[in-house]
Amino acid sequence: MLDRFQSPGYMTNWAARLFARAIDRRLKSAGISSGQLPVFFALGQGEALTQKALTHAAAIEQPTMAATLSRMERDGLICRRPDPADGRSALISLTPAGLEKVEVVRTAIASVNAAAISGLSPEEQTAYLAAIQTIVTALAKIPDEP
Amino acid sequence: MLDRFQSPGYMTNWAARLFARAIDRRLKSAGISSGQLPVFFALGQGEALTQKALTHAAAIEQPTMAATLSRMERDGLICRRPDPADGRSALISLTPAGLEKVEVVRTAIASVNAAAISGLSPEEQTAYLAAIQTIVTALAKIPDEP
DNA sequence: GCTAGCTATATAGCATACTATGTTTCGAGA
DNA sequence: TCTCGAAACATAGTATGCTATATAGCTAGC
Repeated sequence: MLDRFQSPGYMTNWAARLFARAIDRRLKSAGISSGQLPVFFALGQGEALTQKALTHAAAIEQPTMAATLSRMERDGLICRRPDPADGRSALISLTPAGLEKVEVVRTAIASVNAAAISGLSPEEQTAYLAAIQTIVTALAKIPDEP
Repeated sequence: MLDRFQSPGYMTNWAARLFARAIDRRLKSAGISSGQLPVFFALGQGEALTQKALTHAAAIEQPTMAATLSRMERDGLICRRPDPADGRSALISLTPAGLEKVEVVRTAIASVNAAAISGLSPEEQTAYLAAIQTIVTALAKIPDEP
């Protein structure tokens, strides 16, 4: 019988949910949620990027990013201006209100990450990051059929 | 500037999405999706459990399990019968059609897990599981505020 | 310079996850 | 026994993620 604690897939999913929950609870009062983090990181220096570039930076699918950006626009965190170089695109950047929250976001991420790995030695922390990078690479490559 | 590849939270979320996507693609033809895996594991030997027990086994919140069970009932994978010991509960078990799929589910999980960790040495695989268990434990303990 | 195909984004529909809250039943103590 | 709080489940609302598909603009080749 398979033990869920020994299943990399199950444990990774569990850890990811706990990470997201910790971030959401910390940033709820700021009106920010976990799915928005990649956008804050990509635009945190005042950059203006297309939706495609943001989608690539977050490693999610395009409709997911479109929905996240819609919510962030609704909440006044980002604004879009037409891309002069391409009529299909808009250049997306944080609003002043969004930029004001970058530090809070960074602090929350650092705090949650630090708490998460606090039980690991420095060597174990490095090994964990290396292992999960290897896993991501492997999973990105496998075909749909066994 | 923070590098997303060095953020345990980001990488864990990414890996979890890739795990789920790999499972969903393999099991789509069987009419099964990743959120149902814990139910299959808990009931795969013909057990009959309450929703509360399933919620605990999957480590998710109660309304999430309720929705998953609704979909599985709709799809003919599980059935509920009144719990003789408690009028508030039902005992949930896999239908014959659900039990028939247990092997397919097990195979898919084993295949995805094996592919995911194929780039790690046996020692690294063990270390990864130990590390992520430590991380889950740490994240389950942290309070909402830093 | 026209068209045919490609690219960027939008939209629809669904699954999985959360919080907050309502409803029903159980159980313990007055 | 009766009530009141707790427990089990249901429901509502929202966010994040996916696939599939539509639409609009760009671009290469003729």
